[in-house]
Amino acid sequence: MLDPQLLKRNIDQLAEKLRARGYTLDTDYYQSLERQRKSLQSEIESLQEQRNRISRQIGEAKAEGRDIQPILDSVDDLGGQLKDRKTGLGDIQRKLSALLSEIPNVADESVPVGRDEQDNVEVRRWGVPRRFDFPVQDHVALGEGLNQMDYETASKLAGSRFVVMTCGLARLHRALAQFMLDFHVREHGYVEVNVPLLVNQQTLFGTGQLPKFEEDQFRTADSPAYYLIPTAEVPLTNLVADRILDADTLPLRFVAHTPCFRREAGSYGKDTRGMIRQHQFEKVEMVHIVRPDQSWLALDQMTSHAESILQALELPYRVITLCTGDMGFAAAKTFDLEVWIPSQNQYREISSCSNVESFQARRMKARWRNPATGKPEPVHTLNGSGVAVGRALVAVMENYQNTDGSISVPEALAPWMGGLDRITQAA
RNA sequence: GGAGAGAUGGCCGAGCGGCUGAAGGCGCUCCCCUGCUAAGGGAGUAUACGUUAAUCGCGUAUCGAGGGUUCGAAUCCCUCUCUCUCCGCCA
Repeated sequence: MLDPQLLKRNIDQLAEKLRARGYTLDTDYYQSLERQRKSLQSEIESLQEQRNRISRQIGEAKAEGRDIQPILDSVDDLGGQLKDRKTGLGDIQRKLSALLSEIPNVADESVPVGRDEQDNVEVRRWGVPRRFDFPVQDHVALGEGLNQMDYETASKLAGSRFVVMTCGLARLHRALAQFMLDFHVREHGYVEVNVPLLVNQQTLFGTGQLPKFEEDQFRTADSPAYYLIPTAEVPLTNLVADRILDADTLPLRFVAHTPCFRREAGSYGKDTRGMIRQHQFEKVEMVHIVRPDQSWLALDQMTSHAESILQALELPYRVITLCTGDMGFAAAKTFDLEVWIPSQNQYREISSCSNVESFQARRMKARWRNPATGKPEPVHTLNGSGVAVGRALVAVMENYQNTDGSISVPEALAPWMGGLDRITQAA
């Protein structure tokens, strides 16, 4: 949710900025709604003032034992009028909030203007992609060759975009997740959190997945419905919903390892092979809740925290800044980490770190008490993957593959591998 | 799944149709006293919106959510959600 002041004061400038994100703000519609809202609301308030005054008089008259009938007669049809106006106002407000809740965040000044992923800007690279002196296999071939990755059985159990892993690969997958989680807790001071994987509608509204991205979510048939979380960002960020935080409790840094569930509607043809894009995947997620003046610093820190995972795993990657057209709904600025995938001969997204500023905080009423003003103000929230576990597995498998189809285990994972340092068919 | 109890401000907790935005306490802020890692006295201390250049002030709303009764609802009625207790079931 944008700061309402932006809409009230500089709507044309705002519309201009939103256009860079591919969103067209209907300023005439908004302003006409806002005018109607204002006039109805002040009408209602003055009717209520009348009603309150008269009711107070009745109360006093009764207390003094006077006859209240003359006052009652003067009430007229206040109630009816009020009801009528309130119905009208309700309609307007529903339209207004429907409009407001679908407006994306405004991109930060530093975000490159662009249309799609073509216009993203590379910031830096780390590591040098390994040269293979044998034909590389992709993770699907490797996994199936090892007999530890089974897409056929998964599709029988569930459908497309699922996988069954066994033995060493299943263990490697688990080791990756535990390594990341422990690393962020130990090295970066995050608070480990275990969260609900099913959340309610309001929680998804708070982080911005609803109402606009309903079709991307898995939803149960219960009433009210539960939604499967598309990312732990949702429950982690909403930990502070409806709260007024003391200044000295900030910053908060949360990390969680959870499965994530996505319908992947609208990406039917994309990445249909393998583990890159699944309906269910695991991710270690970082969330920062910070004072507004700290959020840009926090974005750099969070990005470096994600990078440190790839560095520890010695996986080559690059950092890019998403352009205005490629950013998510809630983000003011996003750095993507892309890891080298040898079989595709390119870098692929493995983490996305965003400063959301006050956009989510406003939706979920997450505030802090600013000592300078003494007033509650929206906090800033950030989220980032630290990192996607499934894609990390893909990256490790492909980058650490050997000529015989076995996979060496990165040293950093040793503590979680129970002595297994090479995944082979026999494993 | 069955039976019962409850949901009030940063927290605890009264109120159960009318000057109640809400007693009292705790916490916090400021002042005084005291002169020392303590205690006492006084004042203040919700949020949103509107009005305003802004503050003060004024108006409106908010006592889990939504609806209803009434001139008037934190208080009465209905629906829902959540929490707690007991029973059942269960990882």
